[in-house]
Amino acid sequence: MMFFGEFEYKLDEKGRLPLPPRFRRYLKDGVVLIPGPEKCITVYPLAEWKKVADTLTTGSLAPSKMRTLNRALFATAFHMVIDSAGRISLPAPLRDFAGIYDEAIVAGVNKNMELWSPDEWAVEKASSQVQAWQIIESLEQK
Amino acid sequence: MMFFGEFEYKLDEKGRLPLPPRFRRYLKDGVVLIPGPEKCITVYPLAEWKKVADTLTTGSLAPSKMRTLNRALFATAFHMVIDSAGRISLPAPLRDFAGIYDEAIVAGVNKNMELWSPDEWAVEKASSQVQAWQIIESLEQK
DNA sequence: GGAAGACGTGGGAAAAAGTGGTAGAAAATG
DNA sequence: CATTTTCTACCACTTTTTCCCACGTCTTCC
Repeated sequence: MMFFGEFEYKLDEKGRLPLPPRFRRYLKDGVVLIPGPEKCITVYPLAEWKKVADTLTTGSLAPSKMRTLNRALFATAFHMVIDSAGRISLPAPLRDFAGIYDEAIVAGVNKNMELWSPDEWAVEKASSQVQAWQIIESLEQK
Repeated sequence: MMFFGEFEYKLDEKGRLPLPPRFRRYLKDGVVLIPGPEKCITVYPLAEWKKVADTLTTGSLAPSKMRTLNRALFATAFHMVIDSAGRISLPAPLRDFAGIYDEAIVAGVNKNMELWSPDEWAVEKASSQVQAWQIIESLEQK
C-alpha cells in the first residue's frame, strides 16, 4: 500500500481525528503513533510498524544504545484503533509534541502517514517541493 | 505513449475538468496529480508516476533527504480516476496552487501532461517557444 | 448536405463522509 | 466498596462528494 495525498480535518473537543476514507481499509488492525523526527506525528499501519521495529532492533548495537532505541520506539508509541466513524483519538503527549490542537493535516508519505499542524505543514511543504524538483531534475539529466 | 497538443476546457462548479478524448484510453488506471515545478499541475498516468517514484525512492539518499523527497512526491500527490464523461475532479489545494478556477489548459508534454490557467499558459507558452529555438540552436552547434 | 455518432457541459439523485452527541463501561479516588 | 469522572464505542444528522444520466452542439462520415 502506498499512502499519498494531503487532507485537512478538524479535531473535536475530545481530541479525535478522522483518517482519510481511502486509507481506512488498510488500517483495520489499528495504527501506531510515534513522535516524528520533525515536529509531526508519524503513523504506521500496525503491520508496517512491526516490520520497522524488527528491522531496527535486530541490528547489532551496543546494549546501552539498544535500550535507548527501544525506549524511544516503544515507550513513546501508542497503538490506536479506528472507531466506527473512521477516527482515532490523539494522545495528549503527541498532540503537544506536534502542536496539533484545533485542526490537523494528514499527509500520506509512501509507507506511512504524518500528522502536522497546518502552520508547520505549510512551511515543510513549501521547502520540500523546491528540494524535490531539484532532485528530480538531477536524476532526469542522467 | 507520447502526449502532445494543447486543449482548453471549462471547469464546472464542482471543479471537474475533462481530459482530451485521445488521451483517455491511456488513462484507464487513473492519473496522479502533483504540483509542478512551475505554476501548473503535473499529470502522470499512474504507471508512469510509479516509475518515477520508484526511481527516486530507490536512490541512496540520507534519511532526512529521503523524508523530504517522500513528502513532496507523495503528500502532494492525488490519485484521481476518470469518470464516465472523461473528467477528473481537481483537488482544491492543487487548483489554488496553479491558479485554476473557471477554465484550464491541458497541455501534452511527452510522457505527461500539464494543467495551466489560461493566463499563466499564455505567458509560459510565449517564453518557452522563444527559448526552445535557442536551445535547439545551441544543441545543433555541438 | 444530411445524418449519426461523439463530445462538452450541466444537473440530479444516491451514497458516503464529517461532525457532534449520548450512553455504557472502565478506571480512579475518596 | 461505592461514587464520580473519564474515556471509548456506537449512533444520528447534515453536508459534501461521487456516480450516473440527459441535453445540446460539434465533428465526421456517408
